[in-house]
Amino acid sequence: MKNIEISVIFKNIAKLLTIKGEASFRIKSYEKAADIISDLAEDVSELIEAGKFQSFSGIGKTIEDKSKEILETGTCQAYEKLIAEMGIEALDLLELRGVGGKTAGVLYNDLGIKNLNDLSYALDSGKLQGVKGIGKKTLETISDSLIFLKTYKGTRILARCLDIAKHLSKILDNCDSVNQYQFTGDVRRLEEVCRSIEIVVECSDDIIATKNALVETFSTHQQPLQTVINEPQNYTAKIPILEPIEKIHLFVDSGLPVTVYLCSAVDFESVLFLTTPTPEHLNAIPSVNERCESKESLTELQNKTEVEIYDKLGMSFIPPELRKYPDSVTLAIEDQLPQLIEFNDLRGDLHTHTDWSDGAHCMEDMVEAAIARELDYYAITDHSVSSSVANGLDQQRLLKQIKYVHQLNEKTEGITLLAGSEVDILRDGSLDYSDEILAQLDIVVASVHSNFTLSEAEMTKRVICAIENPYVMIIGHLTGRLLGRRQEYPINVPEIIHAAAENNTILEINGSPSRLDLGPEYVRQAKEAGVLIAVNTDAHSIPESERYKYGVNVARRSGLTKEDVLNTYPLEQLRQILNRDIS
DNA sequence: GCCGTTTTCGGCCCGACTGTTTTCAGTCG
Repeated sequence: MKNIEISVIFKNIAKLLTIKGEASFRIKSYEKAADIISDLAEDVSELIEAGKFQSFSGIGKTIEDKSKEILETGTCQAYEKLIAEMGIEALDLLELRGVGGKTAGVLYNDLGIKNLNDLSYALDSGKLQGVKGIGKKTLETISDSLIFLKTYKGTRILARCLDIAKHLSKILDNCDSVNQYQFTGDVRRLEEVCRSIEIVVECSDDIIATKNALVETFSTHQQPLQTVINEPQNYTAKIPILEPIEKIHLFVDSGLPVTVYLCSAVDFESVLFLTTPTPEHLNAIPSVNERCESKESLTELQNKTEVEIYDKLGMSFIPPELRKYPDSVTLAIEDQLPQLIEFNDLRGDLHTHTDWSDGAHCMEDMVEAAIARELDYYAITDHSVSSSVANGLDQQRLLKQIKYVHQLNEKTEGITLLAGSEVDILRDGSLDYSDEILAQLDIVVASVHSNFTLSEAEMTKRVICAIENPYVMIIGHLTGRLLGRRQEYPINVPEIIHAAAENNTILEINGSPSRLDLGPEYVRQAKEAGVLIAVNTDAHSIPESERYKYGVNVARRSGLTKEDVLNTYPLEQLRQILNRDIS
């Protein structure tokens, strides 16, 4: 049980209590505890054991007791009772744009709307018209948001899927007749949002016996992750050729579908080969295409590794991340696939926060984590004054911080610290700081944090105005999306990419697993336009320094090489690239 | 629910801004 899972339970308790209309301070306490726990650098279990957990202000006896219970049983009774009473789906109401605690309470308590289906029905039947506090515009917002949430219903962000994958791995590791296994499909392609988890399992002898053993384990295992065996009536495999392969279907994590393919050693890698790509990609492989449409066995692929399969098909090996679109097939046939960027190609992080603004840890601790990552350079980019919620720095504090960064840099061995800022792009496209101040910064990341409801034309003009500011080096999380929760705001990305190319402005891949903004579709366009990309963590705490992995995943899925990414360059070269003519 | 004690319970409340609604709920990191 990891901190993040305990944190989620407390967050959900807070949400359910909010909808119920419980006392606000009790709710706040759960929210605060959830925030503290998710930012901890140490495991809750270790802190409890050492008697240090309650030394954090906001963690009391009740939270410690419940945390212990969660660590032991995977959940706590108070939470289970709330779920039994209100239904876990009530939580979805709070995910809607335009719906906060009060409105969710009105929907749930006064109108009997318990989940998104009820809400959908209420919207269609006009039940929400004339409800006090919900006007025409709010109804529109809720309605749009409902459509968006339904599109993502049943999906999970990659970070969550990788956690689930770890749980499932423990179960498979303990099954004697499993020789080896590998995650495939969406998870192997490292999709930002996964629709399902798929696993290929190589069985040691009797496939049916292994299947029965695994079904038994999935039904009775003691892991904190609940699994429910599902036997679909009319299941058809994504591609007919996989029909004869034995499968187990189950649900995890309250509704995420899992498919386990069970095969013998001779078929292991060919099943992996067939299940990793999207159907669109697989269909583009000429010699495989026809056979996948039939149920005949693909015997010529048996007993081969994936590399050998690609070789036999007359093409170079395609990394799993590139098996989404068909175009990589052509490149592989021509032996023209890009040499994808690797994790350790990154030499620095150009977007990070500290407790000077809304980060959880002090600058020294964040820098220490960067040194542990063996980075060559590290930019401190706390929020600017307009992000008052995030304790953004006014000009005076920024000047003080610049000095502090320089001093810390003097004292610190093995890494170069860069003084920076994540500057708000204001409504009219201007920035929070004067040019005089911006000129003193090594790194200027400019981001939109407010006024998300402008028209596409206004928003595009706003960001282009920032791009044209000669002091702006990087545009942070360009589209403002939160995966599965908030749509991108309206903005013309191709126009932005064009402006970035004209002004030598860098676009960011933000490594926050709930953002991963820009996504591969846009990054590919940016690369084509010759725009450099920065892969940043936007870390607000030490654990979040690990987010670079997600950022690199997106870069790889976008077909980026080391040369396409700004922060793979040595510091001197980075300075040259950023040191544009400023008159 | 947590904290800090006047040690048995009262006070706690991100906050500036937007925008819909008509006084306040929702939003942002």
